[in-house]
Amino acid sequence: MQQLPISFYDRPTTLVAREILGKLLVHAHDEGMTVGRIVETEAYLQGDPACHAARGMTPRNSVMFGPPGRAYVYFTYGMHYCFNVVTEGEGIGEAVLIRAVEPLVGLDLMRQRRGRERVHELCSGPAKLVQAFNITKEHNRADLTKGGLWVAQSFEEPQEIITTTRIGIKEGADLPLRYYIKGNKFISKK
DNA sequence: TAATCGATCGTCT
DNA sequence: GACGATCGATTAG
Repeated sequence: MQQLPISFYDRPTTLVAREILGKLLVHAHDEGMTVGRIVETEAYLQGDPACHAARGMTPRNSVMFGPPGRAYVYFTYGMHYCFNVVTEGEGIGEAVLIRAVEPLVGLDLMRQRRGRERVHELCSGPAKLVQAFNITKEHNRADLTKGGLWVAQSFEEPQEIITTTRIGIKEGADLPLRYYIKGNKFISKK
């Protein structure tokens, strides 16, 4: 389970959002390892009103303008965190939100952290998977090619990818920037 | 199954 | 001072 290189992330955001589907999200932690297959993503682009970076750089979104292959972890709704991977070259301000993961390794650890038993309730949403994987604000700006949190190649590529509109946003809601693996049972919402 | 709503606080205007 | 790239419980149909 080797880390994908920076060159994987340093490409157009919509391409990364699609190609990261099927790959493995890995977190090596003192409590144990958690692994999941990425099954749902969303792209957030330059000039996209729903993108946190759309109105210029601020202390919160500055990671998005930095080098690709870093984690962008933000806090929202007063209680939840979400995890993105930064894409493109520096200064662009784009990222891919990881929205859902199919749990593969460390299920009991995920259950413990989530306080839920059912596998389908462990990682079927951006804030849920962050909790299940114990991703915290300390991971913001983390290099996904170096630390304990990374994305790895998988042996099985997704056979078909569905493209549709994003979830939970008001502006830019009509843009087809959400991607998921067709038929997968672990996505956040049909 | 779908729609509604409360929780809760960092960030930006 | 307003508002979320959400979740889960509750209510309605």
